[in-house]
Amino acid sequence: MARRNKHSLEEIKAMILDAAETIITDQGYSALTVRKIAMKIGYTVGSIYMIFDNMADLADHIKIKTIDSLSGQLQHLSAHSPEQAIAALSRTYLKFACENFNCWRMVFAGEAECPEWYRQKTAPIHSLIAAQFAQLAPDKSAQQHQQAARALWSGVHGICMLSLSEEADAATIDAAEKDVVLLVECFIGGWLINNTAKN
Amino acid sequence: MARRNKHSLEEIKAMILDAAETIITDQGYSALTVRKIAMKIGYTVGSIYMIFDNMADLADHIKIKTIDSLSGQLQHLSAHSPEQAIAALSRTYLKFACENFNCWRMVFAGEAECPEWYRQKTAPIHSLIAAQFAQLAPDKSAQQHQQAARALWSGVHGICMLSLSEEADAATIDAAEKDVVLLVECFIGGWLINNTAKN
DNA sequence: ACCTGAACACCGTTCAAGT
DNA sequence: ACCTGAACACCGTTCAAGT
Repeated sequence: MARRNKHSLEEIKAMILDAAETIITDQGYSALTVRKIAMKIGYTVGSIYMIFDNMADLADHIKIKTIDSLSGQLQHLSAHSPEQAIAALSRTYLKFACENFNCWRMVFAGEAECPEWYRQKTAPIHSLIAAQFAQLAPDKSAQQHQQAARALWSGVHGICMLSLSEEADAATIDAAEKDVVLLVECFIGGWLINNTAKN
Repeated sequence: MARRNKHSLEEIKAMILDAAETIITDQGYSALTVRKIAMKIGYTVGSIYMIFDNMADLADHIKIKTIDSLSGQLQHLSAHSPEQAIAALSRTYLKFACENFNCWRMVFAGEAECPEWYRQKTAPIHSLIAAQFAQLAPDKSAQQHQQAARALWSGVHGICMLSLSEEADAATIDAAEKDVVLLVECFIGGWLINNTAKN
């Protein structure tokens, strides 16, 4: 048997990633197995290893796709003020986390030390926030802008993670959004009057 | 074979939990297996199922132990002001996360909807923070105190999670602590002057 | 060159059988 | 009553063999 050649390797790669995304979305990332993917795309397990080194490699590709999609949604926001821009970015992050819950969670799951691509993919997002802090307080140093962005963005992430892990009903999401807005508003308000923070 | 009776069920339970904690601390929670535990305590796999329903049940017991230990550390802090109290609580949380990294991470790992005991165990911690916000602004409503506590504590959690996942060296921990302090200080500062936040 | 499918070493869980 | 260890159904990964 073997040698079917019905699809190019590129096509099979796309089929694998699509099937994997569907499984993750429907059943969670811990339900993702090579055999399920193989079944779904009509190939055998071995064929997945033509394309990906192993499951971790496959998972990384899904994660990258997820972050790219998130980045895309964050890039094209417009606002009338830095405050509103940061609020819009944060709300969009929460919205993305809701709508792509299992894929989004998967990015932060696992114990492996986050690899090089992770920093490369998340750096532009952090820059987006930092740029708004720079507009808010041009006199502060670039390091202060970056620290504020990192602290607040991590905070927003924490709210999304803890809130959405509890339940996924509308009330939970609504409460999460209010928490995000509160954190953002208060942090910015406090940051602008805070001169004691060193480096 | 069988029937050794060298240890009581209570003793075996403690041995299992100890062995599991060691494995998690040393190799991470995803390296935890029944067979490794059995090997470590000198029993066979089947005996673990005398004590625990399954691995998820065993994992829950580890998580509960971890949260209890964390709660204990947070209870006995003293400070001269609510601001300092919240800062101390946050710093202690980060410290605990560092020192018990793998066990702490395990509490938030997995896709299962967090069960009833989770809320029961974390509620006192949230109350601790909310009580400080009540002291900060007695005129605001209890709901506002709780929301502030939830938003800020989730934020602190997010910084701990994202920072410590990157690397575990001293520089990373130091940066994380600065981020935590910045988030706490700015949030409290902004929260005290913020009157626009509804419910 | 592409793909199979059997094999290997794991995993969690069960349960008849031994003392 | 306590505990074993073999069995079962999974898992990721490899690779000789087929076309």
